[in-house]
Amino acid sequence: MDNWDEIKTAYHVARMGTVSGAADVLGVHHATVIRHIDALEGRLGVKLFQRHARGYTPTEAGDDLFRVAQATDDQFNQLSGRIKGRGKEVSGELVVTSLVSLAPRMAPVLTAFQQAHPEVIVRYLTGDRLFRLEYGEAHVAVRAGNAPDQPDNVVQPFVRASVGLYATRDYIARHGHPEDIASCTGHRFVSHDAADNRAPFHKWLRSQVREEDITFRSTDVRALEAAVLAGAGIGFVPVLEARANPDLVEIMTPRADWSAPLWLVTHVDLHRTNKVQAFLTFLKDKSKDWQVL
Amino acid sequence: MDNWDEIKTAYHVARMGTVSGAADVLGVHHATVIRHIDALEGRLGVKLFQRHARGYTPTEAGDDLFRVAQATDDQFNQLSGRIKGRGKEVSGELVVTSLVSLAPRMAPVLTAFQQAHPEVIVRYLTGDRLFRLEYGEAHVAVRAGNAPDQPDNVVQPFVRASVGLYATRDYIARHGHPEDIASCTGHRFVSHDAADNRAPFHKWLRSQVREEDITFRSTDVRALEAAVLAGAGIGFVPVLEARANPDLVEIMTPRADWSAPLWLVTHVDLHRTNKVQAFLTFLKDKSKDWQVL
DNA sequence: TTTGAGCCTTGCAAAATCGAACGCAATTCC
DNA sequence: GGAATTGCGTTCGATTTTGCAAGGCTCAAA
Repeated sequence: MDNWDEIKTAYHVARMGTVSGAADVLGVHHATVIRHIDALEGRLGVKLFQRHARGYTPTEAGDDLFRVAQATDDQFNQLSGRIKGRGKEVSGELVVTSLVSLAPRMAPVLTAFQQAHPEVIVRYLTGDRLFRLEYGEAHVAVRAGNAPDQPDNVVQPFVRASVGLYATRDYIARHGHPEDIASCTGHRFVSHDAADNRAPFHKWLRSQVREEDITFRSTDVRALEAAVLAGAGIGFVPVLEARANPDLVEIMTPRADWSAPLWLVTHVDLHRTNKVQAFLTFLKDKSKDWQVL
Repeated sequence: MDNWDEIKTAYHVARMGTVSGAADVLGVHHATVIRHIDALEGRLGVKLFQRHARGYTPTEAGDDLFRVAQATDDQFNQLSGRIKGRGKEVSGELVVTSLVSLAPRMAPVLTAFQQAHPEVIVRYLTGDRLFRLEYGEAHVAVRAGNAPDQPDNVVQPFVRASVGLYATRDYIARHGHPEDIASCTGHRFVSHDAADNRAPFHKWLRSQVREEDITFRSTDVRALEAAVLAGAGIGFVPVLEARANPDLVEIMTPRADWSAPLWLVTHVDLHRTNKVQAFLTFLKDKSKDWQVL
């Protein structure tokens, strides 16, 4: 039973009752139809039709095949409708991935998007490892740093992620407010544990501050932020979040080279679908005021 | 969605995860698999798989197709099993047709056959019109007269249907017992209404008896038999039935040329199936003592 | 970083399939 | 009763599909 097209041919013969009728419906020559039937019967070892001058009458086996094939035809038609409609409607899963640090800003947008499109199930993936668009792990990714240049990815610039150097009022009260970065020796800094972290503000800090002044280190951005908020020292916090927190004091004016560009990335296969386009439009609209610098 | 083989190909790609794996399973070349997928996606206008170096990952549409195609594959496999097994087992319908006059003898045989094969549903068709094997109207036909020579029919000789001339004792008491057919003038005869009836005993009677002596006529064999039994006159009754009825008196010794040969006829497409063969064997066995002359 | 294995793509030749035409049988309509 | 219609079956030439093999790619392990 390893030629589905022959089953389809037999189905139409059973439905029409004649080879010619089936050939017309199928858009092929009636010789082709006969060959398909003969091949199928030969392989099954059972006659599917009784041939007579008025056409083909299904045997019991032919009737059985007819019923199964009719159900199959229905299924395939429904499938076709679903698949063709899938590109047009905004439904199903929407898988978005980004850096963990963007979660506070992404989560409200995703929530609003889900409410705007109740058919959509949102999956927001953040984690240490990079979720890959090529493997279908995500539909949309927010990436930082240099523009990704994967060949199958559609990349467009997003906002710049601006960070500033902050400390709590409590910390300032205990250690004073440094005038500039050069006079920071002896201050306590909060920063990422990995020396090879490629974030531009991290590299800048490493170049300006003594190794031993970085007294709180973690590999988790959220832990670092929490540490700054707890008064552990001076550290980088996204400008937007810092401004919302009156307890934080800006140590120095944010530099342009601290900020890293963010990119919206989609897989080329999915980029044109309405679902992805709808989300990209939505996200760009909601993120208008994210741009700080 | 008009190429079921491409759906089957896509199904195996989704199942295996790689084009090569699917190609192996399908017994075709990698390139063929790729071409099928590309054609299917092109026609649907939607990507079914995301291609990457490690294989093909189904998109949502591909997943949907996979589920539908898997169900289809199951259905087809079950169908194949049923169809291939159908030739071997004795089940389903068994449609038999014969002349009405054979019903008294066929009915018990069919009943016994059904009891021997409880899976079988027996349909016994008798009627004025001939049920045609070519159109799949019956599996087995019992035909009388000259050997049928339809090209697609398998014909084998059956018993001879022997009839005799009988009248009731009551009729004999009233009209006397004619010595031979020549001295029957004035007697009352029961026979078929159609002058062109081709039954040999009917033609013989027409050639021996005056038209006006045939006083009871009908187009229905059962009516004629009932008329003879009711004492309407002298008429032909199957020997077997007449012998079972002590009220009937044989008018003259049955002639050999009254009897017509019966034929067992099956369509060539069905003749080899176990069901038909089982019934033919059964019928021949049960009809051993039908042969009278 | 390099190597190796697996996988997809592409151009060309072979094979299988398909389509057109003709022949034949049965039925229907006039 | 005869012509027209409908429909199946077969053969030969053309088209499509398929297989093959080389080339290039990505990923992962060493």
